[in-house]
Amino acid sequence: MEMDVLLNDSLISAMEAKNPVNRADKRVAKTNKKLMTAALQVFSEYGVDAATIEDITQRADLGKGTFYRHFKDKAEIMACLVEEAINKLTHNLRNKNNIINLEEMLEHVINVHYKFFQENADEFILLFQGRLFLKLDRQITEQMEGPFSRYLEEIENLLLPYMSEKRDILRIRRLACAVAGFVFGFFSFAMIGMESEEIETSIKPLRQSFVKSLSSFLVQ
Amino acid sequence: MEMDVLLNDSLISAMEAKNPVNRADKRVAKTNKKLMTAALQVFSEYGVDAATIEDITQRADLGKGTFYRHFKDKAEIMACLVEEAINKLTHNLRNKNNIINLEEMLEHVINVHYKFFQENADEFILLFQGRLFLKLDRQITEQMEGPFSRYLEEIENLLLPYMSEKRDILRIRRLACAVAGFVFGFFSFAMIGMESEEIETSIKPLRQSFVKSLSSFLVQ
DNA sequence: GTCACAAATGACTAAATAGTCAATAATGGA
DNA sequence: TCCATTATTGACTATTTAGTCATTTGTGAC
Repeated sequence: MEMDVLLNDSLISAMEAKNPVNRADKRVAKTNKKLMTAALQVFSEYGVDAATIEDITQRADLGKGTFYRHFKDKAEIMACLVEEAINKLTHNLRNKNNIINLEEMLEHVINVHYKFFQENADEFILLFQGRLFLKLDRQITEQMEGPFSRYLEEIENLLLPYMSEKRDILRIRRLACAVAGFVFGFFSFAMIGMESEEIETSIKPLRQSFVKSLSSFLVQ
Repeated sequence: MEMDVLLNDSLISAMEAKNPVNRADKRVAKTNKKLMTAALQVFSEYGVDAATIEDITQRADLGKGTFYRHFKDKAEIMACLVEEAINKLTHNLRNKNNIINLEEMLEHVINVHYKFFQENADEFILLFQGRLFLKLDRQITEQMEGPFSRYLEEIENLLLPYMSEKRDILRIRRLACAVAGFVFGFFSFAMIGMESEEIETSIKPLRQSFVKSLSSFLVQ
């Protein structure tokens, strides 16, 4: 007999155990999804700090109390959203084929980021805010560092097979930082300086030269 | 006879007119400086949204009412801080010599950013937050767009003399976005993935290859 | 030293927001 | 259909924070 456990937790348990979902479970899952979707929008529009719980529940067309049945507080739903976004990204990163060398892999990595953020601007803004949160708010460091570390490791693992014999982990980490930094930074600034079509045309040659310089840096 | 004008405004007027500063003026300037310094720290530590006016005045060891004598609200002091940081950056960008070609200018631009943010981590975080603010909060768009547009134009003007005969403004803007994005993004992600010494050693070769690819992209 | 004026103060009010909980609605087994 | 269980609700209280203003403090002209 469990009492007062967050619905979000039991939802995850149900998923993991692959329990057959009845109508009640579906209702919980639907409410959970509504809150997540609303929170993503609201965080992206107002900023995580500025957004209130009522902003989220009103956007989700739910009562305020419902939020607290699913999530402990704002930081928890933020952590869930970051987790989800990172999972999508890493899933796309793994979905690759016909990659024969480092340059192609680098292009793949950059392309995945480009397409993902092109189609999911909210997630882009969310992750960027999350990155900063890491430095800003020590309280949620533990919750945030996990997904982001996994993210960097994912990139590292993709690049490792194409490296020279002596596998310098430090060098790969630098590369992962540079790739992620390039994509995030480029998009961030492109948003103020460029129109949407311009980004499309300018990312291609820039990506190519960036890939070339990175791979040459890697081979020494 | 002026009444109820913000001290910050009259302070600027005094500066512009090069009025001789008496002890009273010095007190006002000192208080203003204390507030700015405190706000920069607090914004960087807690984030702009999360920081309260009392966080700032307590850090500055001043009464709460004093803040409102100097600034209208949080957005105004934020705008002042962004203005100041951008001014420092553009000043450093202009302070150059013996630059003979595009590659050297690109290295100069990246180096200036690197050194500035190395020594002013608070400003780095502030500007990054400011960049996001632009997308997040439509209300202060006017206040923010000014300094950031000036910043991009500054980079453009530095690069223009070294471009090929047909001066494609669109191409330079892309370049400016890429440079700024690279530096901001690289630093942002380096902060999670690397130790401080690692950044020092890794920025050099990466900067070189980045410069090479950018200049080749520019020449076509 | 006295006085007029401006700056600084922090207790105060008003407003916004977090978080609670008794009441209500939906679900599924008997 | 009825009932036990659990999710949802939104009015409510507690807390936090913005912004005000009468009072105190510092400054400089006389």
